[in-house]
Formats: sequence, C-alpha cells, structure tokens
Amino acid sequence: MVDMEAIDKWVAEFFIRRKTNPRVSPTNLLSALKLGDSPDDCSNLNLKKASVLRQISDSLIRGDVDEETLDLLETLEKLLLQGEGSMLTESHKSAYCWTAVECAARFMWPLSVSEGLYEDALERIWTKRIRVLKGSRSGLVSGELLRWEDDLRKAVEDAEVYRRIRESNVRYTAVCFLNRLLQEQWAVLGSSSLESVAQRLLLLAGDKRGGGGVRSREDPNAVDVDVDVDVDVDGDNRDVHGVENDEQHGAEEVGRTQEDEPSLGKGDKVAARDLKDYLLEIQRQIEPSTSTRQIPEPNTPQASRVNRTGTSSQASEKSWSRVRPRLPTPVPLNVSPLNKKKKASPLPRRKKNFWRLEEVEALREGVKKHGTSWKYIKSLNPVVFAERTEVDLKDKWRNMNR
DNA sequence: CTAGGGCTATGC
DNA sequence: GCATAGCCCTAG
Repeated sequence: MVDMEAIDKWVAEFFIRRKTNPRVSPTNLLSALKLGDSPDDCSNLNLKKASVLRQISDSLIRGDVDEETLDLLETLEKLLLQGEGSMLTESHKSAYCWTAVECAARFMWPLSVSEGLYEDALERIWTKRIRVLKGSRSGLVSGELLRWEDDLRKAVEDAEVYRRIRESNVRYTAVCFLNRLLQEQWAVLGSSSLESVAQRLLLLAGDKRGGGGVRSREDPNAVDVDVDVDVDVDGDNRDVHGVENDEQHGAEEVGRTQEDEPSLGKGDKVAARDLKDYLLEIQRQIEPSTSTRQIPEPNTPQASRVNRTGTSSQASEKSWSRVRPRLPTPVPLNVSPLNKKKKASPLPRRKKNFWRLEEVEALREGVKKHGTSWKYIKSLNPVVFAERTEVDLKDKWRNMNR
C-alpha cells in the first residue's frame, strides 16, 4: 500500500505537469487521490506547487489574467513559505503587482468610466484584498505595489493619469512576469520523477540527440518525450474516452505509435501503456465532478437546439476498455452548395422570452466581475441562465447598453 | 467563443 | 414607419 501511494504521487505529478490536460483540474486530482493532506511532507509540497504553477499556466493559455491569478499567486507564496528558506523572488512580486494592476486596469475602458466598474475593482482588489496582504505582512506587498496603489487611486480624479494607465500595456507586462515566474519555479522544482526515468531510459538507449539535452530542463512543459505515455497528445483530447474518434483517426494514431518511439523497448512500451490506462481510469473517475456541462435541468427547452451544431455526444460510459469502440456512421452534414434543400432543417425560432430581473442582475454582476466572458458567466449561474445561451447574454448586455 | 450585423415580432 | 427586445448567423 505504501508503494501504491508512491505511485499515486508519481502519476499525479506526471498528470499535473502535463501541458495539455484541460479536463482535469490539478486541485481535483490532488483531492481525488487524497494527496496534499500532510503539508510537512516535501514531496506533497512540491506536488502542490506544481499544481498551482499548472493552474497559472493554464489560465495564461486561456488568456486569463484575473483575480483567480491573484489567488494562485498568493497560494504560491504560502507554499513557498512552507518550504525551507525559499525566498520570494522579484518576478513573483512583480507578477503579483502587475496582475493586480491589470485586474483594475481592465475596467478602464474609455466609454464606461461612469459605470463605476473601475472604482469597484479598486475597492475589491486594492482596498480589500491588499489590506489582507498587508495585515499578514506578505512579501508580495512591494514598493512597486504601493506606488501603483497611489497611481491607481490618483487616476480616479486625474484624467491624465487615468489616460496614461489605460494606454500602457499593463496586461502584457503582467503576462511577461507571470511567464518568468513560471519558468523560474518550474526550474526550481526540477525534473519530475517520470521525466528523470525517461531521461535515464534515453541515456541507456544511447540516444545521441543534442549534446546538452541531459540537463534537467527549465520548463517541464516541454516534455515531449514523456516516455510517450500519451499517444494522443496532439490528437484531440476527447479520445480519452476512446469514443468520438472515427476509425481513420484511430488508425493514424496506431501508425504513429509504432513509428515514433524507436528509443523505448517493448517492456517500456507495455509499462507506458499500463500507466496510460491508469491515468485514463483516474481521469474517468474524476470527470463527473469536473464537468460543468451537465447542469441538472430536466425541463430542457434548449435540448432540441443542441443538436443543431451536431455535437450532442451520448458518450456511452461503459466499462473502460482498451479497444476503440466502433461508432455508427456519422450523419452527412449536407453542406454542399449543390444541395437544394439549403439547410437540413431550419429549426423553428425560439419563442421570445423576456429577461427576468433576476437574470439581468446576475448578468450585471457577472460582467462586473468577469468582463465579457459570457460562457463563463453562464456557467457561474447555471440555474438562473438555464434558458439562456451565452450568445443571449451577450445580446442582452448589448441591448442594456444601447 | 465572442463580436457584430441582421432578422423578426411587437408596440406606438 | 420607426424603435426596441430578443433571437439568429457567421467571421475571425
């Protein structure tokens, strides 16, 4: 059982460090494996750090530099403090500072100064949040941060300062610092256990690629070797389920598998496959809790429309198997211009449905906090917006501002 | 996924 | 005929 735990960690580490894994959040993974309970354990600490770094990295990939990023940076600071003698780096402070500035500056659009969104953001971040930081004597409260605080507050009164801040590229700077921070911290974490094994295997196999390649890499994200546990990395991640792939795709992948890894012996391949199986099993178990798609809403007025895009997948969650299941032949899309019946089925227009006050408020609140991320706002209020699509939210917001 | 143009129903 | 609100379509 002790061994099992080690393997859990090993797998979790591998999973968290992988770049393309959008369906499993690191935190869910850790809690699902009941890891991260004992903060004194160094390997758990590193696992948590990796998890936070991964989340920051994911949000950068999504293009989000927001208050969640601030949360993550604060968490990272706490984790670093738990480790022995880890100093807070300059890039960490700067990343925090510029992210915080961005969180306020993103509300500085020229047309709606009067809406008070900027002031709200100032209050939320630069008053409340940073007050807490100051209270805990956090190292994140740097001189730079304090100077920005002055400037941001000045901007409320002083149109010139406002304009200057608005026109400076805060977001870009924040992203740069965040990237630098990530690079540094990944480097501090060093190679993952799995990567070390991979490197050793490659060395043993006498692989002679680029001279300096043996040193632990700066960014574990770059692990393209990955013992090739994941055959499908560059394919579409859905096929984790083994469904949703047509046969051609499947065949293609098999071909690739056989050609592309001359460096691994047969036994290694088997081990890699088994590890993959294990990962898939974990992912399958975690999936229901991470999926935001299934909003329990029995009286589904949208159900009929979902099919319009043709993406309704009734992924049969049968017992997991290594064999790719055969799918029914897909329905032809009827996209040819030669088709006389222009559209396969025009589908009747939805009935006009006036917005309830509750919905309008939820929308206001959502935009105030998260800007124009309609899909995200909808996902935050699945019940209120049960009858609205993200496009509806967008349209309503447009109407409200006309 | 989002932005923006356009369409439809409704009320004046 | 015009304005408005909600819904649809599509490019990027």
